[in-house]
Amino acid sequence: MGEFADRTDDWDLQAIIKGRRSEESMLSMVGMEAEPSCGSSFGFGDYMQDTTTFLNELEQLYQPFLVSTSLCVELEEPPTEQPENRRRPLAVTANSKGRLSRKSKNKITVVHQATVDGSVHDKWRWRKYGQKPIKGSPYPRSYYRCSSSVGCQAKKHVEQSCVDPRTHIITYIAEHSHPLPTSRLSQAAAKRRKSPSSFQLEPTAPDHHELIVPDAEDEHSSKVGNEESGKVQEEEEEEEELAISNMAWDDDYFLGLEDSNGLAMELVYDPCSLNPFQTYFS
DNA sequence: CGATTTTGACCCGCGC
DNA sequence: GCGCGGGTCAAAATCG
Repeated sequence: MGEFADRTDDWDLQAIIKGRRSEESMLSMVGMEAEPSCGSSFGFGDYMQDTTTFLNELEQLYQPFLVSTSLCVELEEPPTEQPENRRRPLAVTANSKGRLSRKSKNKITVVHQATVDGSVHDKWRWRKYGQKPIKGSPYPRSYYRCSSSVGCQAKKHVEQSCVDPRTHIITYIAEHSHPLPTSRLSQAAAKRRKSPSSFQLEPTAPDHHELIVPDAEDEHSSKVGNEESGKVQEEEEEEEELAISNMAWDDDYFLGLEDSNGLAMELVYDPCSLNPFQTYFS
């Protein structure tokens, strides 16, 4: 199967937790109005308090999984041998026109939500090949394809959420037909790119632990100046990337989450683009 | 100079 | 059949 599970690089679930919804979007997601016209025993304040508590609990609960979690997966052609009692990944539905695609079959779509501040990254090299304004959304959608390998079918679409402009909806389509580029290559590619000025997403990621785990980042910083440790770290990073790139994309991953925590996933849609942008566990 | 981004044109599926 | 809108192409521009 694919290799997307590793590509999430922590930031997606963290984005769920840390890029918490604005009150309006939270309300819209549960079909509530900002100011209920009639008195309710369970008001907005109660809801927000419950939600905050819930997210805090969720953050703690899923801390161990922040390394590799995906929000949503669509198997356009579901696995043929899937036990009936297995929960399949929730599908990404099409837009309002039911037109998620002209996509060919046997492709995987993975949707992420990511924060703007440097978290819109992954370790693949992407080349932008188009940008289109999307009806109903004030923000354009950017189209990227993998430039790491000729013939690689992997693509991704990046779109800023109109509900929460701090976040981006990233849709991965198809899987890479090659291993993950090494850190040095990625960094070289990243150096070649211009720095983002306006709304420009940087497709190449720094090492994921620098993005996500503050402790790991501190540890990494403390090694600066220690050449030997640096080399060891670099080798470890490359080994880790290789291991990650070899991980199989398997809904057993989600099954594992369910098994260990008894939680299921739920999909929420961006009201502007109708793209799924948030997954909750309930 | 090669890789990448930008951007207008074109293609194609879908709804009416 | 036509128009709309998302997705892709490709030439020009830009960047390091």
